[in-house]
Amino acid sequence: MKIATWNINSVKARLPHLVEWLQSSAPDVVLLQETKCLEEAFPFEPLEDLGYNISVYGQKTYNGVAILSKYPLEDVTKGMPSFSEDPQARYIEAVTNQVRVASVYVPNGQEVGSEKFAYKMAFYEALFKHSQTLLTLDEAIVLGGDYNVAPFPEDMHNPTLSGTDRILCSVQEQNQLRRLFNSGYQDGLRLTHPIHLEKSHSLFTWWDYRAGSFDQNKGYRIDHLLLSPQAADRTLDADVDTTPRGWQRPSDHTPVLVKLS
DNA sequence: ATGGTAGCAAAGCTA
Repeated sequence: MKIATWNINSVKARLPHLVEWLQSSAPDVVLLQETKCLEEAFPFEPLEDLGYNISVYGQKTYNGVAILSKYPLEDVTKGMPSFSEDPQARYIEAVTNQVRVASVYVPNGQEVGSEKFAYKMAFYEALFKHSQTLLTLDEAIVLGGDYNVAPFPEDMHNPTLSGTDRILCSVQEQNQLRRLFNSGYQDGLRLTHPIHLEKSHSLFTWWDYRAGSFDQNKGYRIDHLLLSPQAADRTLDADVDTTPRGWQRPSDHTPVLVKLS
């Protein structure tokens, strides 16, 4: 069972890439972020034609998350129960083929100490609370998404930023994401790509559009797949697919995948 | 501190 997460930066602008990638990679489940449209504007048909069932939690212009699955989507939840006051569409959860999956779009935070940063921290507090409730279910769970945090120095092209006050790299943000890892969720990619085995091959998932970041591989690993123990036990493989980032008019993020037995 | 790019939507905001 192949499960992917991908921030596509507008499902309408990226529909050709999404279709191309679904056909070439044939994932069973895809967790999308930044769909950037209302549910009624979501391009259901071309994706359903490829055999996917779809659940969408959208809003106009910003954010928006969705789940595509070759299996039926059951028990769909839109918005985090622990953050019900959130007006932004950043979380959707469902059960599919007996795996509980969620598509998570953590706020960017803009700048450490800003109002948007406080919102990011509040989102992480709510996510931690909800993630702990989910652990008590003793299920295979995959929480995939754009976490907007590079958790360790190895996850940045410039590791001197780690633990500074730079957005995506700050101590506060790293502590929030590491807390999820330390509470029982495994970092899916690191199960098959432990840091001590990484050499020249980087596992970045996001490169800024500006200043030729991708060509120089000046990226960050900020998209993650968090696995419950029951999901981690079934992990056969995990990887980043950098191919779509090299296409014409790409998303600034690229897909991350896990394969479960 | 600024500017570099992209998407949405129609000027500026978000990233």
